[in-house]
Amino acid sequence: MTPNKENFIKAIYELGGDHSVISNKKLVNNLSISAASVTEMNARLLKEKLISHVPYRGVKLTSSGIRIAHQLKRKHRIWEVFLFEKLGYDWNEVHADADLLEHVSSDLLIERLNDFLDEPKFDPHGGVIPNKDGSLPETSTFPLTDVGTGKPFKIKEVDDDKEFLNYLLEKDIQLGDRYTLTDVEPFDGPITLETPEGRQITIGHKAAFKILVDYVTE
Amino acid sequence: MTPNKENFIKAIYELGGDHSVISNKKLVNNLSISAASVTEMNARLLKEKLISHVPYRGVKLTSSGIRIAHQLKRKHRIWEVFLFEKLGYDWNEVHADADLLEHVSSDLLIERLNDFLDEPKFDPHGGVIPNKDGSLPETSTFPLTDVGTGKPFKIKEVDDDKEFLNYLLEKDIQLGDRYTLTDVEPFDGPITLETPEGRQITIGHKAAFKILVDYVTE
DNA sequence: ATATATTTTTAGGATATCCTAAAAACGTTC
DNA sequence: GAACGTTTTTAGGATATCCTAAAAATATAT
Ligand SMILES: [Mn+2]
Ligand SMILES: [Mn+2]
Ligand SMILES: [Mn+2]
Ligand SMILES: [Mn+2]
Repeated sequence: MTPNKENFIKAIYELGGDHSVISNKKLVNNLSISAASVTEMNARLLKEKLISHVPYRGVKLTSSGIRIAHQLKRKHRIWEVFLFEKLGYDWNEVHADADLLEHVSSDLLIERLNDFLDEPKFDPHGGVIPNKDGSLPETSTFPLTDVGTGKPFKIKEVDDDKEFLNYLLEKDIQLGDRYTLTDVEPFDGPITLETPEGRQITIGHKAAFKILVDYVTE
Repeated sequence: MTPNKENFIKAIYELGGDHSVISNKKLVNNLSISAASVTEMNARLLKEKLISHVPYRGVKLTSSGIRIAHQLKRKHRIWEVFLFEKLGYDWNEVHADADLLEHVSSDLLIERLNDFLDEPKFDPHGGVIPNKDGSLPETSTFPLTDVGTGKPFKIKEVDDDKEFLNYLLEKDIQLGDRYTLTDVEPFDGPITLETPEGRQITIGHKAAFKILVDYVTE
């Protein structure tokens, strides 16, 4: 396994390759490499049985592939917690360094780090940290676009993208914030939230889809 | 710069390449790669002006090369402090992980880590941590083989080699220990130390050379 | 259904890193 | 200083990763 292959598997996973077939095109855009390089890497991962491949259609992770993706995500997210909590990184700064550290982290290192951080369950964006064995803890979040009007909900996880995180900072939307939905415009139109104090925030459909929430259960 | 090149420069440095010409043979042994690969890497580093090269003689670091070696050592040693102090690694466990982490450490990461660790001056083996600008703090240590009989001295630094560290553990020799020299056999023979409590320890000349000390000044 | 546009694959190269085996240079020993 | 042993370099390959350009397959639109 090389950093390259690991990043490729992670990209497939993040595009939904654990449950559906991902086109080369999507990987080309996501990884910013040539189409030829994607075809080539596909062949390599196929030989190692980490993906299945339907020619001219795309690739899907095998169970081994999914396990590797989860283990890599575990490393990535534990590092993010460390950078955020111990080294004082900002929300939107942690990703880049974690993306490098994840590939040079021995099992010993990750488990010691996990202990040192008191076994965190979520990364700084609310992403759940996979278990040591490569399984995923249960979560009950859903996209903000699926919220019903009236019921109060909490922000549980947001997309780990630097620009998007900056946008949320502008809008003053934070993990754990509590809102109710007051308006949804049709045809994937803007969504308006209201804080308990009555402040209103309007965001687009695409942005809302990058925010995962859960209903408040009291 | 790649991890490979960085390790090569570090190897040259550790063999004394900051002040003398290092033969290919030494690098072959140290890095466990073929002689052909050393010749090849020499050519690459020469082109980047990180080393000077005397054909059939060997290589020496330029000032740029030395600066890179020091900055890498800084990263390596700061990571070692972290692994040792915060993650509970043993003395002889820190090196392997630090050797990987050093190549994926942004300046931001290292400086934040340095702050988090309260700006340590030495790594867990007593190695001095180079300054941010690539310069070396002054130290006044010398090999145990050069100690005079009678004068008390302290263990300041030991060779960062797993087997050697295990040997020191067996002999119960630790950083900061205070001894006096009671016997030195001629022809690079064994050296005998005595603790303040009168316990005697005898070690060979080669091992003694891997231990740096300084006289106690009270 | 055919033309057009898009996507994927193949073909042919480039670079970094590694290797083994042979040739050349150097050092040592009598 | 010739012979032998050691070290370095050169020659020729291998693999991983990347690329561009052309060819093949698939999807879309009329
Ligand atoms: Mn991230
Ligand atoms: Mn990565
Ligand atoms: Mn070390
Ligand atoms: Mn290293």
